[in-house]
Amino acid sequence: MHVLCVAEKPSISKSITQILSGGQFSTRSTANKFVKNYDFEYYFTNDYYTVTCVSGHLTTPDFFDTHRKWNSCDPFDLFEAPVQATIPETSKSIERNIFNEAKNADMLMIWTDCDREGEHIGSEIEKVCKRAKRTINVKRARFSAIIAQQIHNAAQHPVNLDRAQADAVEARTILDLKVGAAFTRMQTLALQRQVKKIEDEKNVVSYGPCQFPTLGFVVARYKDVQTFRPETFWFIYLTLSQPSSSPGDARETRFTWRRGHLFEYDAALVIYEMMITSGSLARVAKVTKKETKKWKPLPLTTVELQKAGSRLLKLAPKKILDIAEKLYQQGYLSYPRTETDQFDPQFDFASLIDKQKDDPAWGGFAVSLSDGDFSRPRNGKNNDKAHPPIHPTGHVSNLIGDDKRVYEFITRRFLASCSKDALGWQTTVEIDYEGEEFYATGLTVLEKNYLLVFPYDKWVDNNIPDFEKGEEFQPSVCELRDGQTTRPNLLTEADLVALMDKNGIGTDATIAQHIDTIVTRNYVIERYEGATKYLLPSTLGIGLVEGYNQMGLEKSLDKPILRRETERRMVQVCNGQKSKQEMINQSLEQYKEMFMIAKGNFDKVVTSVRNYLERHGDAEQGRPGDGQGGGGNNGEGYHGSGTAGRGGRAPEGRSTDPASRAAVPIIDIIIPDDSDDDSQPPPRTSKPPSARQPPKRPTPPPKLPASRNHDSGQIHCNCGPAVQRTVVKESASKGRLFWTCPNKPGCGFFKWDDDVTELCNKAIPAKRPFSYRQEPSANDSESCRCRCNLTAVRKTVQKEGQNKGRMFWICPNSDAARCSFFEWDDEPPRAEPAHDRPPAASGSGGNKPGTCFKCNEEGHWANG
DNA sequence: GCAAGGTC
Repeated sequence: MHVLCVAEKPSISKSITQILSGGQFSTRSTANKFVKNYDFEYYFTNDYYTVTCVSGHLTTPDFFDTHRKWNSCDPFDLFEAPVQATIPETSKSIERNIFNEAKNADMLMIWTDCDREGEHIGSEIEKVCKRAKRTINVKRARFSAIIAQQIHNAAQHPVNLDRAQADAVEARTILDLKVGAAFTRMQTLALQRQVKKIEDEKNVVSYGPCQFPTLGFVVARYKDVQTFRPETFWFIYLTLSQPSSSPGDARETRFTWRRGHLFEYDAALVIYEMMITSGSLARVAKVTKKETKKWKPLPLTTVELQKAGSRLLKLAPKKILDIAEKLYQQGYLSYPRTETDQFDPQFDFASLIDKQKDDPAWGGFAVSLSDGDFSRPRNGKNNDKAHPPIHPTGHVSNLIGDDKRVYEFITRRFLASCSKDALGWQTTVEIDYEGEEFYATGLTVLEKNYLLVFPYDKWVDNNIPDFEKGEEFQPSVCELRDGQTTRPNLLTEADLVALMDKNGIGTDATIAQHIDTIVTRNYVIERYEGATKYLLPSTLGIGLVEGYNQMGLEKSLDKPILRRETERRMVQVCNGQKSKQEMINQSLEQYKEMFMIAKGNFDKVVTSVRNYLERHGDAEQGRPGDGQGGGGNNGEGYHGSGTAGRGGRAPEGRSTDPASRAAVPIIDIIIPDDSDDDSQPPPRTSKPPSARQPPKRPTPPPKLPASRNHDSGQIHCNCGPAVQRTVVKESASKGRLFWTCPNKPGCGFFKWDDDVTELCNKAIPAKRPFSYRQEPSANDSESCRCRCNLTAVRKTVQKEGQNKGRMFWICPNSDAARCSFFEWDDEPPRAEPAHDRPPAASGSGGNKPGTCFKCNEEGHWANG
């Protein structure tokens, strides 16, 4: 029998050929320079194999000529316009190749990635091959890693294509095209007609279900920055100065107040006065000394490369990916699009480390790893079963510029991940002063280990003197000091990548593209403050988002919820709960309704955009010298250490935008400005008040709703009101505020302050409380449904363990009748892999309970 | 002149 195998990409076709052929194969080139056809005899079945590939999707949906031209129809007609899958010119050679190969084959075996898109690509391949040979037998090989045992198993036990998954993707592609085209044409044509600065027909004002929420994140943060009003807080500053070894020098230990700081002056003053009037001494309550570690970095995924690279190398995520792609093509890096942060057990570290031995900068470190310092990289939680984490595959020394920096980062990260965690010695001294707790933490770095090769991480000594339990002393300084909350930062690209990732906007391969899109569309401007790049919405970007928000649409176009509903409907199609056509119809109805409202109220967008473009249009030119653009918080954040108050005021002069896009008139920007902030209390003195003298109380700021008190309520733990504290430990979170239980031992409550703020602002969902699911409602056709097609119920993990307190959705039936449906509340809904799905799952939705369909690494769920 | 998703 002649079997034609078609993989999703060239690298996979080559790998499976090497495994199945045992290295004995012949190669034919094709009209596409990346695609090769490999021929061999498969020893185990005595079949003749040809292995080739496509390069991702073969087709892209498009309108017919009747609707393709912008002025050919009313944009609304696009929702009902017929759409056909077309093969773009660039894919024609690939199509011809599999068409010709299929003519001679008895069986088509599809080897695409095992995900929804892979299933859809499989169906595209099937169509071409069936045109070539109607009777060809179509099968699908299922594999999750390129390792010999799995590949042989897949070849010998092929299954059928999963039509439901392919249908879900097809529905999504059609919807994306229709919705994107309809909204883009409508808003572009209307704005070109009515706003002078946009009248040039080259100005496309695009709408896309991913790009708009991406813009929404940038605008929401900008608004947070703009509406921020600082609040004054009070804290007790306590130090002890001791003679040091060098004469005339004093060694100062700063103790942090366990309460962090208080926003009520009276309360702080009462506590402070009690302390200073008692005349008693501070007593050392506890000294803890323990070994501590700074963990080496995880193996590198695409999203992590973009986040870390943008933060550390100050390069745009798209640029980083482009460079990594180029270095991959040149053979210096592994495949740069991967979700995997764990190396295979058989991964050959030694030879890769060897290749770095001659590098003048990190060669010595590579040698030391080979000489015994090697330690297997940590395992992350992600594995796309297709590609290893990003790592250098060869050494190169002649790179320059950004290419060099990206290669260096990836290589150092790889070597660091193969090294040992850094080791330190941490001392914590807790003192009691009139019933108030203070503490100081010291760190001595014992072994730098991975830090030697990874300068991007900082971990430095912070020595404090020796203290003994029970020791008493008179503090050198004990003052009531004030500080002010500082405004949040504008988004960095790294923040945005993380937000998109968390909200399921785009995929690892497309996130960077979406960010690039909103920049090239002039919705967002990249703005540097120092070396850090912040994302600032343009007047056009804000105008659009605000205009749409004024329409009172139930589901705003600039929020992730619509995309999430599309995602949920796709899952329902995959589960057989919905047909492709039902999904398309439901989504189209929803978008058509929104379109009519948007069109009917478009004057709001026009007015808003016009206002921003014309009223603020010259803002930057009109107000030079305000360098507040980045909104850079200098890292002191809320700590209020008594030095200059608001963080991040850049040196005088305008920040320059190296992206020369700033020349385009419609992208003027409004710089977050606090000059008209009349509610702000007087600036606090830069000099601390003298010791033991309470500062003169500044004018209290007006009460602002939901600013600090988070929805006018205190944050509560299980025991009552929680307290706010600051991370003092040397770590990535140093200086960050959090809320915790005030009792010792308490209930263990913990929440980051910025998560709480985000949750309250509803602009950026926080990690855990954020739900991807809809609560059941009267009209709950979109609610989370289990496999019995019942509305799922949300429960909370009670069992002790890392998931305790986490919420999940399951079938509402009682134990015996409960089906195997399970989804985490804080993770996007996902289609169940076909191989794990019980046969009854397809069809009308009926499903016998008791089949465990999901391998769950946490082991939290096993039904039946 | 529209989208988002693959991949080179």
